[in-house]
Amino acid sequence: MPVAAAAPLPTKRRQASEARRRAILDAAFEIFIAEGFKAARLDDIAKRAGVAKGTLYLFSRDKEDLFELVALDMVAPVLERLTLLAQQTDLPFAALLTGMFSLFEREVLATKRREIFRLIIAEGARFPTIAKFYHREVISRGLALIGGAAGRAHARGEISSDALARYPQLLFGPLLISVVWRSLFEPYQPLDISGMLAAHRDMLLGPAAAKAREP
Amino acid sequence: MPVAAAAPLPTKRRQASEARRRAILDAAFEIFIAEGFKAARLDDIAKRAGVAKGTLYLFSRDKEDLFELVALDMVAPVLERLTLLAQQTDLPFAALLTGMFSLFEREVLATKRREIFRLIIAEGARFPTIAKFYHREVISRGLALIGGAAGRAHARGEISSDALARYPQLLFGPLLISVVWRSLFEPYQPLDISGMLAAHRDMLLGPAAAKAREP
DNA sequence: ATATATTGACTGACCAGCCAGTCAATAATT
DNA sequence: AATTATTGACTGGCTGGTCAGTCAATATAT
Repeated sequence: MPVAAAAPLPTKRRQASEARRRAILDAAFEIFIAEGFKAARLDDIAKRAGVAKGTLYLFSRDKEDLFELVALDMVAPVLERLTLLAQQTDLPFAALLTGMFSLFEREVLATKRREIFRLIIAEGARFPTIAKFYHREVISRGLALIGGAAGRAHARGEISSDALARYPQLLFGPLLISVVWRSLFEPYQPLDISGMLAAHRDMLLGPAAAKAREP
Repeated sequence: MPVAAAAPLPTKRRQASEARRRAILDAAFEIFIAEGFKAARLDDIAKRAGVAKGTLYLFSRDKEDLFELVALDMVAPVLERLTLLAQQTDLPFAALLTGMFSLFEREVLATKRREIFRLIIAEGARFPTIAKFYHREVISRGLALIGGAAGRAHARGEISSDALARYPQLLFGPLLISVVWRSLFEPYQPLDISGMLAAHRDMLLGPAAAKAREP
């Protein structure tokens, strides 16, 4: 009995097609980031992807559809990691924070992926589909993860306040700040983002925990 | 010698012109907010302002110039208030926070002005002029105000941590969050913004101050 | 040889900016 | 005070360029 008979083996064509798909998504991401939705030109995306304009229409219905594909494609890896983190329900709260911040710094802030949030904020109002998707798949998951963990940590006495359990959004403020700062204000006033995130972490954990950081 | 010969008194013409200027700026704000820079049509702006398209060019050099005028015009009143707050250097820190948050809730979050930040984030990367202006006139002032006050409060023992003095950006995270939430995610998950800001304030002041809130 | 994937010139809608013309408000003249 | 001349703010139809989307022709794989 063949192991994977259902899925047809990749032929030369399929492989080439998949490569083109990636090239197109990457190119589209770059151009959308640089120009915004309306100002982005499909000619430029095609050129950058090394493909004719018509080819774009083999992968997406129209410009809007392409935009959604890009926005959705780019969070996939982060989503995966976030899910893994969420499964570790009995992690000490301090460790969870550290893990999350470091995931953020490595996988979002240090990569071009950091621009996604800017893009969502910029275009989200005009793309309810995207806003809704991001809320459902990323935002609400992140909030639930933090809110739940903070609640448990508060019950165990790890943290003194229940503010984070009630308003998990408070945790994400500085993350948003750091993304925006990088893109807009860094040139005029540099910001030690790692330092800021560490300070934020200490503040969330409360004074006691902050002292414990350096034994 | 005539007292004010240099400045010609406002005639009917000048008054009408000033009224049109306001109408144009307001209309442009609405359209830019709703559509973004590139997608906004000057025809629509003119129509909404009750003015012919050509008239727009009496007040601005081109579309880009108009955008800058709008972005700059809309913060003016907030800037003024912020300056007033900054002059009260010996306010207790808790009072400063309360004042600032309430200014934010009343003058930004509750008005259409709240959309400015979204606009800046959306278009700022393509309008260095705007990003620079906002950094110089709003961001850096707000940060200096908070950073300085937090440093003094820490020295006086009002707050236990010096994190806010070092990273005043931490204060603005939740403000940014609240603006974005309103515009993008409110429909899918309501958020008690006042509650969140109060919790944030307590967290910044530390546990002792939080208890003192209700005597 | 057939089927499928890719191309890129072309079309038509769209829109920023232009500019020749209009007319109410003011100034000059009688 | 009444009449005429001048100004310049305002108008809106037009133009030239731009660009999303199409499709007949071509290239490539099976």
